Amino acid sequence: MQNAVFKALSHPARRQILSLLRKGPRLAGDLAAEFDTSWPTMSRHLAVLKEAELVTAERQGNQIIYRINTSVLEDAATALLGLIGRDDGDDPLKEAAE
Amino acid sequence: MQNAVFKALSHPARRQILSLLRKGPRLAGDLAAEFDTSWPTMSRHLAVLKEAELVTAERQGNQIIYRINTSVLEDAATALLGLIGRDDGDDPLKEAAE
DNA sequence: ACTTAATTTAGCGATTTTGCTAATTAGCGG
DNA sequence: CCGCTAATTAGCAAAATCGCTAAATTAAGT
Repeated sequence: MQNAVFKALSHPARRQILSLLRKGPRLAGDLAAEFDTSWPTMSRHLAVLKEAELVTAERQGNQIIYRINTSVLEDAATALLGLIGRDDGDDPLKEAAE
Repeated sequence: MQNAVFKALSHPARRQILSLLRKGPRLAGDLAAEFDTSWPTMSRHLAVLKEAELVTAERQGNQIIYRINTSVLEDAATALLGLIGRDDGDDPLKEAAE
């Protein structure tokens, strides 16, 4: 769901998580260590990101590896760029084409 | 503030407003008419977008014209794309370059 | 000044989000 | 099975968000 993606992106901590994940996969614990927030809080941010499919989680024995899912991020970026392109369909206010 | 932008984008109605505005400027009233929500609700969404500088408002006599601000949108899209590029700085989990 | 149309601000209740601590699950080693 | 570490889930309180109705604002017309 597109909405879940933008909602996930709306929290700075989650964007920062993605920023860290951009450099490569990371263990949940390592991730948590980088932030001031408590572990459970971090865990929930990760859950939100996972729900939005912005990251994937893979259990590896004792620990869990998180990876960024670039394709979803690309889709979001594309959606934003799609909002930019002038369409000139029906425009009740347009005065003149420049 | 970057955060305000992503927060503004996190609500579907606001993204839809931007989508309408993409085709050209629009009066607040016309905008409100396109949605099911009440006028004041729409007005608040517009205020959030304005706060994030995703739109500009210009009073024109009795009414107010809203315009999309593409540069802020571009910055947001760029920020997302920046989250994608692999950086390969320090990566404690990387196994092998493929 | 009075009215009317367009829009925003105030204020409220309902829902969601956030971040915490405490408790629980999951896998590993002895 | 027990204890240990990694991580999540439960449960709670504080804060933010959402959408509404009612009231206020702003500009124009008479």
